[in-house]
Amino acid sequence: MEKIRVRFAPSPTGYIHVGNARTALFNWLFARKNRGVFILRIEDTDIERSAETYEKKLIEDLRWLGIEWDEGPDTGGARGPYRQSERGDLYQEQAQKLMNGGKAYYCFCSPDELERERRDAVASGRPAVYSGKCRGLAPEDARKKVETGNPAAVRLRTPGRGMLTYNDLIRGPLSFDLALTGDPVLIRSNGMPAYNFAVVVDDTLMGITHVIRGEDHISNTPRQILTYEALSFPLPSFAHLSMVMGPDNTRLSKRHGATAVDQFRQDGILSSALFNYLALLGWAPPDGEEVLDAGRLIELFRLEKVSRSAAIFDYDKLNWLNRQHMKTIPSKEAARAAYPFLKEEGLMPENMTEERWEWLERAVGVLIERINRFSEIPAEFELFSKFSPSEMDHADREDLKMESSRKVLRLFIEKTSEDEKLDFDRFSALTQEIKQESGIKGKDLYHPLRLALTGCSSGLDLDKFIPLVEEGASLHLPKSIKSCRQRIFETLNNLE
RNA sequence: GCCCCUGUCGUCUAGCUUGGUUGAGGACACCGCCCUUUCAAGGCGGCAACACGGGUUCAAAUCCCGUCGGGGGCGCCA
Repeated sequence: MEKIRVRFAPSPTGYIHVGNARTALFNWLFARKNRGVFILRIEDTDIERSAETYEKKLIEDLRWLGIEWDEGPDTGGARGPYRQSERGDLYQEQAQKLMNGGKAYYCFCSPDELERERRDAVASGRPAVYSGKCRGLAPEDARKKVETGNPAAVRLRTPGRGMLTYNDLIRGPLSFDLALTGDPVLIRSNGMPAYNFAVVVDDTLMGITHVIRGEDHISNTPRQILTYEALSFPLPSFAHLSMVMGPDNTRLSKRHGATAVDQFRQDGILSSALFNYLALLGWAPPDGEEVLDAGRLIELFRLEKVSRSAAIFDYDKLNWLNRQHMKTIPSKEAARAAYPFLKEEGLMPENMTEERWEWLERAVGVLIERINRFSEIPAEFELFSKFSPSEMDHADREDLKMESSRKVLRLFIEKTSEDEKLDFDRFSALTQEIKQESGIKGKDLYHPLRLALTGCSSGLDLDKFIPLVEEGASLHLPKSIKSCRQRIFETLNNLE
């Protein structure tokens, strides 16, 4: 059987949007699933909107997401070049072929003129289709006109009537009335190929067997099929993915919040989670398991099972998936992922010793189950780094002012010394002693301790909190962590 | 305006091809309970949908027609 070849062909006009990333992902999954080839092609024929920095960014974001291509602008390959801007000759050559065969013709209509025709058509209720005004021009006359410097586009001569049907891998048979498909521009008057022509030439020359792209290309497809036929190129299979929408059911855009892959990265979303989420947007595995890594996704993926209707991007579910993925990553990796966010906030130092890493690893390990994404870690980290009894909640403060509370805290101070480092066993022993001596137990015993230690009535389990604080205190972090004894001491003083 | 795609819980979806196994299943979110002397996590449970109207049929979420809703396209943008 012929080897499957698919491509992702973005135009480098900005940062990569999750909708496009999803298209890339489905292509990639399909390629890997079928042991085929995945190609990255840059569609930069619109000179005004393309920029080199965008291409670099695009490549970086795609790689971060975990999508690797077998052939592309930076990796090379046998069917290159992989930038449309470097393939000009190829388009000219194919266009010339069509001109020679009388299947294409020069069009001298100005954009203004065409725009006027279009408006008139819509106003009078007719379909907005190119009139075919220039298709009757004698080729010799047209050539002369071009040679004397008249700007001309090249258009494909289409039948203008009849029906065209093709079978979409996701949607089944799709039919179009060719009377509504005007003669498309192949080469623009500035010499650059038009999108609809460039894709056909590129996809054929690159040996693409399956064109998997967004639903917004459905109505381009008949035009492209006509072009394939005019060129006597074999037809690939087509599959059109539905769109990704925002919560208000309009096309996902900036005003919906984060939409660029890079924004999710900066927010501390794991690439494996975004990858997983995107795959689940419009596709579901057979047995309903949802937390999946790339390998499992490849195993289960089936293009025919992709949903036909548009899907709304659900930030809640992404967060949930991110939590699931955070749980599975090794603690070293979690610490590494959290570190930049903490450093940014001045909570971790530039230079990290072995000891600090080891501590961070444990700290992140307990904080990670309280957050959705790594950008939230500095706020949780305040449990350690921030301690100001004076800012305590009023009700909590009243609780501490009770005589029994004070007694607990005073006993704690009496029984510990400045230079002693507590571990949890020692802490437990201490609380037992306090209990014996004071007769205070249960909530009356633990609640004041928690308040005095954390400044807050809720938070980490004390058995996790205490050793981390005690060891963190000797780490000399930019924002120093206070020891348990110091915390209780300060709380007591602040009560007066 | 014209053409095309699409319509199952608030959201992502399973089921639809091959009508009865569906009192329509799962997941996120939400609510409740349990666990926990806190919070979160976790466990258990609950709320919640076949857009509407006609057919066909003994039987329709599943097949047909129409209406309505949503989306896309009609570019010398991609």
